[in-house]
Amino acid sequence: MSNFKDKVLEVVKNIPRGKTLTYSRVAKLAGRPKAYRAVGNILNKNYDPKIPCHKVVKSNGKIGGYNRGVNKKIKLLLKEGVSLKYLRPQRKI
DNA sequence: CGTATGACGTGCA
DNA sequence: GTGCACGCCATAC
Repeated sequence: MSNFKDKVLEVVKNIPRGKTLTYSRVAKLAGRPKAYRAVGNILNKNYDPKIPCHKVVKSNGKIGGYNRGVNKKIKLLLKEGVSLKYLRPQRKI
């Protein structure tokens, strides 16, 4: 099943600039719609500078997490020009 | 090989 | 809208 990991990384790597995907979406594209949990695990342990894992957010509208700090994730997303929709931990923006 | 873990998701109170 | 519990899957140890 190592293919799943590679596929997930591939999918995340293939995310266009300024776009975002949810964990469930990535899992589906990777071929395991119900492995969204594994997706988070893989990204968490296999972070690569060439893989924009910061473009992967939760499906409930939250940011999710980041192995390097959510703050960095938010900053990167803002730099990419991603919709602030995912960038509201609270507050009514 | 078996157990524990986790950057999730959905349902229900 | 918030909080708790269950489910589900691959990876790491």
